[in-house]
Amino acid sequence: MASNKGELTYIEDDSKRKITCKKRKASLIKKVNELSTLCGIEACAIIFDPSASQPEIWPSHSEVERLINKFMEMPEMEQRKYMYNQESFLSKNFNKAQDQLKRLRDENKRMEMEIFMFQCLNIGCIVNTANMVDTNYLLFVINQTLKDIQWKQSRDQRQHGTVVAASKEEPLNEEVGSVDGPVHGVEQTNMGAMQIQDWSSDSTNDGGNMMLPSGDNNNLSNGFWPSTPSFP
Amino acid sequence: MASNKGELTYIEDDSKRKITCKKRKASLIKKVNELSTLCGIEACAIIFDPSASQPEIWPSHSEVERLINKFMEMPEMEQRKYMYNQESFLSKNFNKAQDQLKRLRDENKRMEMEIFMFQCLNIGCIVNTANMVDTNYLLFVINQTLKDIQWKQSRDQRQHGTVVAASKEEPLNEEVGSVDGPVHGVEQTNMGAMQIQDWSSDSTNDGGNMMLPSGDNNNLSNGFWPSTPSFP
DNA sequence: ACGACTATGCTTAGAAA
DNA sequence: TTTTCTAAGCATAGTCG
Repeated sequence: MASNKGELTYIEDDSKRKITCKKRKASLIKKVNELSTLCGIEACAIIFDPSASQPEIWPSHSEVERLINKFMEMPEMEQRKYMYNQESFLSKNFNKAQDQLKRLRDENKRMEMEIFMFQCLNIGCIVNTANMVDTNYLLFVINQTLKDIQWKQSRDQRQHGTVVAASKEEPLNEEVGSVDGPVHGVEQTNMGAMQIQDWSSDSTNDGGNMMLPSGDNNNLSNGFWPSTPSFP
Repeated sequence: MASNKGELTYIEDDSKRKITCKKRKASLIKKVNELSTLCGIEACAIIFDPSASQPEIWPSHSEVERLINKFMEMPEMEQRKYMYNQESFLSKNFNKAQDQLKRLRDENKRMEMEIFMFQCLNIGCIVNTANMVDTNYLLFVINQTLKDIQWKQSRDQRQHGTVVAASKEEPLNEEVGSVDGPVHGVEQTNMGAMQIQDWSSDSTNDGGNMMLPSGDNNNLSNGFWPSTPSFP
């Protein structure tokens, strides 16, 4: 009985196929889990079941996204390179376009991260960070933002001789998209201080902390946050 | 013996782990293949083996990319929604940011597609389109580009009373990034007419042709292509 | 490092509840 | 529909060349 007795073709019978599908999906994911833990391998799976509205993913949506990013950046259009003739008269334009695509991807990533941070502010803390998002990059963005705030603070001090701190009554700047929009200093959220949990025990980021700037402020539980981060 | 006798922990011994890894990776991919064929399911796997430079993927790089695109569009930040409190004072900004991220993603996709088209122009035809890229979207972009060309042609006709056709001696506009740069009409590539193969037999695009504009020109083997597509 | 072999037990198709 | 059970087949850790 077990497995498919030699045959390996599409199962026509609907209910049979559904049952088989369910069983096999479960055991497949189990296998992925085993491989991952036994061999210390990063792996993910995406399974599109037509009968299910959502695709089945493993181990989690965010981890899948993280691995997808890793995957997308790694082979850097491997299958395209062989199509691309270096001698082509299009090479110059093509290289430019590729560079621009890279910038677009980076921008995209940054934006995803900023939105994620927005939600953290909304909730008040980051939970289960290790599995939620590229933690190194998140910290990098956070540090960048903090530096930006510090710079703007000192600039305001130079200009007005005092730190401009927005009260929670001050209306938020609604122009999310403007890079050059005014930033009203720093606001302490009333929804709880921002915290990063389980950061030190995170060992999934194989790149070490190379992405972390040599900044002096890695303790981020100070609750400071820009009231209007700029989304260019 | 078989499998791990109860234990499910990281295998410390290097050679043992490597062997186990190799065997399990193979059978895992076999399982994915079985699930895919038996149940007619779209599935892909990405396995990052630290000892291998390239990640192991199934069934192919391009198919993985296709499913990734499908995945990225489908759940539309599902795990984020539950974190997001509609009543939040950030809701307005947050919605804007989300919209902008969506636009950024679309833009990203369009750019990937345009680069893909560039390569098609370079090679002269699209091979194996069904598995290379979101064919519906590709056709959509192609049609958009064609319409743009037609509009610019008629504009030039209105302005100069004649169609400006670039000869292949005319130097290409190197400013890829400019949206407003001059477009020198239409050029028939000397590298072979653009062709789409196996389009009619493609049944993997479950969305039907809803993305296709009701354009009147779906026959795209006319060899026309913009000499300078604009990459904004 | 790699392939072949093997005993063990995990997986699974089908049936029955 | 889902759960449970079971026989048969597969996967696989370990071993040997």
